[in-house]
Amino acid sequence: MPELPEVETVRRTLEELVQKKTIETVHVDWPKMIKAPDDAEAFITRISGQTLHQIRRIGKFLLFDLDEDTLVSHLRMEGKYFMGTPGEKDKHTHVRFCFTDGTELHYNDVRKFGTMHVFPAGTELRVKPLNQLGPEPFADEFTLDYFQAKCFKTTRFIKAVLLDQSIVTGLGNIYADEALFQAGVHPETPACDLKGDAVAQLYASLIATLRQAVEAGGTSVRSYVNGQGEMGRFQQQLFVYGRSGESCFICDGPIEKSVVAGRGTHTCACCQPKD
DNA sequence: AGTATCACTCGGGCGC
DNA sequence: TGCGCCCGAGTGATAC
Repeated sequence: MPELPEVETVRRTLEELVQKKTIETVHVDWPKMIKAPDDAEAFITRISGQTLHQIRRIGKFLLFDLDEDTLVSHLRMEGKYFMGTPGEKDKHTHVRFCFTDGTELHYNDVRKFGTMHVFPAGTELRVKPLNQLGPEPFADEFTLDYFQAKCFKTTRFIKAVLLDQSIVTGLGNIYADEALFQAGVHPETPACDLKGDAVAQLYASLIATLRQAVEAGGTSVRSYVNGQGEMGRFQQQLFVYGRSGESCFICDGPIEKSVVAGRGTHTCACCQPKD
C-alpha cells in the first residue's frame, strides 16, 4: 500500500517519463474512479489536448500539473502507473492516457480503490480531498511543538493519531508501526498520556523512518512497484511490519500482531511496553 | 466538538 | 469447486 515514500518514488520515476508530453486522448474503462468532474466523459474532453508539466506530491496524493488543470490522483491500496504498450491492456488497467507522440501512460489498480479528480489549476488545495490534509512530515510547519500540541489535546490512541491525515499527512500502516517501534512507544498509548521525551522520540523516529524509506525507493509489500516497474528496498529494513511470529531484531522476543484503531498492528511487547 | 464505530468501495487470497 | 470472510485508505453517516 503506497504511503509517502512509495508515492514520492512514483512521482520521481514517473515525472521523467511523462514530462512535456501532450495528452491526445484518454480511455477510461472504470468510470467510477473519476470523482471530478462528475462524469468520465467530461474528464476526458477536459484534459485532452493539455501538456503535462510536472508531477507534485502532497501526502499520498500525486498532482499532475497540466496547462489549465491539475489532475489529483490517489493510489489507495494497489494503484500503479507505468508506460504501457499502446493498445495493450490487462483487466486491471482502468485509465490510459494516450500522448501525441504515440506513447501511453497506464493506470492499473487491482482493487479499484484509487481515485482521480481534475480541478482548475491553483484551486485544488481549497477543495476536497486536499483541503483537509495536515502538514507534510518534512515541512517546516510540522514542528515538534505542533506535534506535541496535537498529541496533548486528544485521548485517542497514538496509532490513530499517526494515521489521521489531518494531523500529519503521508503516514500509513507500515510507517506508523515502524515509527512506534523505533520510538519504543506502544500503539495503544493515549496520545495525551505520552511523556514529553516520548513525543520527541516519536517525532524524530517518524521523520527518520520516512526519510530512510524515501532513500530506499519505498517498501514493496503486496504489489508495489515504482513508475518504472522496480521494487523498493525498504522492506529489508522493516523491524515489525509483516514480521508477526518472527523474532525482534533488538531483543529476540516475538513480534505480535493485534488490531489497533481498526488496523492490523505489529509490535514487540518488550521494546514497546504498554506503560 | 471530539470520539468511536460502522458501512462502503473491491477482489485476491484464504479457510473450510 | 465454491462459499463466506478478511484486508485496508479514505469518506461519510450515525450515535453518544
